[in-house]
Amino acid sequence: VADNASPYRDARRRTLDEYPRPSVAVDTAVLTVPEGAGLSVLVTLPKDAVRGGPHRWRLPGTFLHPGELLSDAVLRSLREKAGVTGLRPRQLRVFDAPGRDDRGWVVSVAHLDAVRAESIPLTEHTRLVPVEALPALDFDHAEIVGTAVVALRADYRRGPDPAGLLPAGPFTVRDLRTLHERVLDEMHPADTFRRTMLPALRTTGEFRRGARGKPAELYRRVIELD
Amino acid sequence: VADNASPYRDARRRTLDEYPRPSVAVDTAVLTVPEGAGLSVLVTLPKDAVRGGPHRWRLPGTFLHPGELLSDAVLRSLREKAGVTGLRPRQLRVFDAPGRDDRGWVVSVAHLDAVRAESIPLTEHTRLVPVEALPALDFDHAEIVGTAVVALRADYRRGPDPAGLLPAGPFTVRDLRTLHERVLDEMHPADTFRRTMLPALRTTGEFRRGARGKPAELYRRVIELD
DNA sequence: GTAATAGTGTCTTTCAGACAGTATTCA
DNA sequence: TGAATACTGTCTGAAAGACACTATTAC
Repeated sequence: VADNASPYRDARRRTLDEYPRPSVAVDTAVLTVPEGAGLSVLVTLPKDAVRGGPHRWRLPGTFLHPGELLSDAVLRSLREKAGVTGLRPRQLRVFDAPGRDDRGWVVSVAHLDAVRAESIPLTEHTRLVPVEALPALDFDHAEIVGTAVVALRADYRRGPDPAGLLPAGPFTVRDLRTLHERVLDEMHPADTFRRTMLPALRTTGEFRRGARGKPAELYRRVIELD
Repeated sequence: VADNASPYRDARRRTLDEYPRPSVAVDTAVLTVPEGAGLSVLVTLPKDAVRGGPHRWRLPGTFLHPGELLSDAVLRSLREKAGVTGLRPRQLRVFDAPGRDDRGWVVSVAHLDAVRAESIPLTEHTRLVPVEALPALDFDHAEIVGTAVVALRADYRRGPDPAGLLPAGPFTVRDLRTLHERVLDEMHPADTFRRTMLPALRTTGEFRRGARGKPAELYRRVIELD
């Protein structure tokens, strides 16, 4: 607009345009805990993959569009490439090694989110693979998965199910402990786990019946997610 | 090269070029603890600043060059804009708010490093300002400083002088405690501080003499920096 | 009843903070 | 000698792990 024009502004704009620019991508490690498996990550096969071609599995990602927030680009890529919605991506770090993408100069802002496996519609082009037995992934995506796993596990050491991987509604302490054991890939003593988690939980007065043994009380988080 | 040509590769390269690209900048919060002041950050005035113009103080930064690592761009910007060398920048996160830079579409990868104040040559275009009394900074640089301060303080809660802000050579526990108190902006009881830090320190058998009171033993880190 | 699961009492260890005491120097 | 600083002994309280114990259900 006219009244913004000034010698300072023009000098700065000319400088900015001189620089070559990289493509900026977002790639997201969507972590989950499927029935009967440990911590797993969502990988996709590009839609244009050709049988026998050089394509390998990779994390869902896309290029950042003009005026778009990184977190919005993540949501867009997950919706379009994997049909997953309702996430809240968290930024991990930028992967910038030269040559990390053989298509050209691409830096990738890696993201992390976790979601219940039921929210991920599996198709011919999507798979959930255990993080302890990753297949070969495109680019540096295996390194991104490693960074994401460390970050998610650090969260799960701090409090009860911070990513909301439990089903909606109240849950027993055993539900919570089993989930944490699967995310962290380590066992926790039941009594200590209960005592460390209880301050962050509130009772509901309801119980889960029908199983063997003494009915377990159902709890909710003191601080609800979202 | 010819033998890399394939239908897959060509299809992918064409796709990449379709995307508009943002400028990618790096901006670095260089933190230090000057004599007689608390935690401070290095800010610069652009070299082309005009007296009375719209320029304000900002963090040293630059645009990423083709083929360059982000950490190398950081080192380059610090060398050229502030004459500081020998740093090891750490990535914080990407700042990507639309409109954060009125020159155009610029995302910035914020970095952090800490260095002794003696390593920063102060000129007409550089200043050290306390982080608790920041002047108005350009762009979203005040937010970057806030993120950097939180990250550095988290490091200083974990172990003895992780950034190497003490002078080279051995140091007393009091030297170390005073530094931590200035970085964290909070007092620490001398006995508890000593007991928590000692496992990460090793004795030298030497003592600092000449001051009042009982001479203090000089220590080194168990794990040297670098 | 028995097996299974939920939940508690309590002991030990560890660690941080508090506080008082001892040790060694300078003035 | 006294003041200042370095360092240590020891108590308390909080938290985690271990382990045994009680409580309540299905079968």
